[in-house]
Amino acid sequence: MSDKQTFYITTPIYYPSDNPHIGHAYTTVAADTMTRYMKMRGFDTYFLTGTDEHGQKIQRRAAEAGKTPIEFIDPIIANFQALWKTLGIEYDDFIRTTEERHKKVAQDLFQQIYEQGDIYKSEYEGWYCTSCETFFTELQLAEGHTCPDCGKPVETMKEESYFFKMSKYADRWLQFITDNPDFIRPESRRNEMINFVKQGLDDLCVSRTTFDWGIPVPFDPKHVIYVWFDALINYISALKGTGDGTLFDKYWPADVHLVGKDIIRFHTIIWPIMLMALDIPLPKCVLGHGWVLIDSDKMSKSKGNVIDPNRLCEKYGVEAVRYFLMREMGYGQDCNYTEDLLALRINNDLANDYGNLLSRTTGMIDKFQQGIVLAPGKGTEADAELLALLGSMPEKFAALMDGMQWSNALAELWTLVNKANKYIEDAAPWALNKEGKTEELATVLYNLVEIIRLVTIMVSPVMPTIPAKVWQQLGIANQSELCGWEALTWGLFPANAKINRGEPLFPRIDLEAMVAEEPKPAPAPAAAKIAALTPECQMADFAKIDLRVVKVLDCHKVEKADKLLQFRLQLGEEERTVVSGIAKFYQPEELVGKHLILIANLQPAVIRGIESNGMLLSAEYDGKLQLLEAPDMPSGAKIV
RNA sequence: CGCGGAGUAGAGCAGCUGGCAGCUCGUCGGGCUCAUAACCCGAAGGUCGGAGGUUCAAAUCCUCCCUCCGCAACCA
Repeated sequence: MSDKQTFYITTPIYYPSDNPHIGHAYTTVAADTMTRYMKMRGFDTYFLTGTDEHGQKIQRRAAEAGKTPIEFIDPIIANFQALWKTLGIEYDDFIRTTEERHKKVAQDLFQQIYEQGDIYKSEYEGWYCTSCETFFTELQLAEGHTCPDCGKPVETMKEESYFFKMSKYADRWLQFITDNPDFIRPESRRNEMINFVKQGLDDLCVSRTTFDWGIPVPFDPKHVIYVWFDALINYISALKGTGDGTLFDKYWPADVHLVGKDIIRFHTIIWPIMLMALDIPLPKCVLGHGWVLIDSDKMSKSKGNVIDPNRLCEKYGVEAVRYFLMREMGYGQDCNYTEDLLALRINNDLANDYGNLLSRTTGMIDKFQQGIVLAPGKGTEADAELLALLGSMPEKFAALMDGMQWSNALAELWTLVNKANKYIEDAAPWALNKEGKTEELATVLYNLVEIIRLVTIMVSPVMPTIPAKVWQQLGIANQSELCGWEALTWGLFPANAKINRGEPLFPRIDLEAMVAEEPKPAPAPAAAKIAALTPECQMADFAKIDLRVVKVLDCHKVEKADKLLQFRLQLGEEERTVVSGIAKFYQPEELVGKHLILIANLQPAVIRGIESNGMLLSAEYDGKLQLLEAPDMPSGAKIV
């Protein structure tokens, strides 16, 4: 048994309803980089990723494709795994929630919480979006009974369900967050979550009966476990359900759950409370990172701007793609992707600065010293200054990496690369050579080799295949004692080593040629923008709805609500108050006097404390909205 | 006055435990010749969102305001 300190890191388990994109790639590369770094620092690491395979959405997608869920997802999961291989991801385990080892643990834990009374049976009625796997109250729905998040139609559902007593743990959660200020990172997310919980937690509905693609509730098999409840358990089931279960004792609690900002709530509220209920120690940190935006826009299938990482790796190389992702994404922030930005990073940072540093250094050693790295002399003041920076770099770099500030760590490291390039200019080895100052020349070239060696060690977690190429060129291949974290000291490079100058590490990209061949992302098909048709209904159904022309007597914004307008309407002799969520589209004053169409016999609803008697008709398309008018008909006229 | 984050050179960002306003890219001029048309130096370009205040000194601390973003609320 090793007595090394352990480091357990996870990515979310990805939902295989579609193929992996660059956002998945970012999270997974980050986890891989962190794992390699911690391993280099001497930790006993464990890196888990996988797929979350249950839920109504996958069941439905599979049915549409005429396949069973497993037939549907297997090829997609193969694509995930193939991409991780391409990207050089070295995970220790890949868990699928359809595996027996996961199901068993998930069921055991569900049972345990039930037996201690924190899961109870009740009834749930509400509107459900299958796409988002989320229930909404009637009031939460968007116009036309659509999902407020994704805009797709929702379905009504009434279920006998099991509920998890989240509310019971709210105070304990707040105490935990107070005691562990680094649990949720970055801090802005932490504040957000605290704020959310302080407004009160509802019990969570954790079972479904309306479909069966999930893990059965052990004591009531007509229910399946809610997918999120099921999915979060993977972080534990992958350890407990494997081999003799000792992995759990060794690696739990997790050191880092790496997640996108969209699923922070599940990981920082629901998951910790599940663990509290189970009396299992909580993970040490949940890091919510930003999104990879495509040309400053959110990536989505309907926008047709999804980036396939495979294509980028093929075109620019895996190492460059990894470097770009880790360098461009600031701590907790979104980053922007365009092909130009990627190419600029490659040309500037990798080709011009780092790759070219190796190239010019080996070039001079070849030309001035017949390919031999000679022992350094005593050195000048400029040398000392450079070596001071070199000496302080590992500590600075480590501090940033430990804090998972990968972009800043790389930026810091590159100050050394830039300093080295300037050092060459100042020292002018070609002049030293001409003047026959062989000792000074040997010192400069030796220092450069050492800088390259140390930078290469530090950059290896991000670009793991680069070091071997550099060691080959420097003539120290297979000398592992020179290539690890403990070798980050100036002066270890063996004098009189023979170098092997080779091909450029990172070829420059011809930006102009690139522009010419770049295919523009296909625009989304127009048909996709039209909302799905509601199922057929009877004439009798339509006849129940009484539509009338109404005149707007008065209209103003509802206070403390940015979407709401309050109307006073004339319907024949009668006056009505109606609230409508169209403040984003109309100024109140421009509507006064208009003749609009109202659903006049709709059951009243209270919105923001105002009773609304009816609903104004409007048409919606592509983010725009227009009220229907009947300018020449009097108030009270019936629509037939 | 719901909570939080942000507003700094043409673009993207750092600085924000108060002490001459910085980095990368881009633009312009120069240098070098070891190197991947690379590298190095210099210049132009900012009233650090606005207005007050504290201080010998404010991008940095305090107050108010404006704008953008996230979360919440809201969507008959």
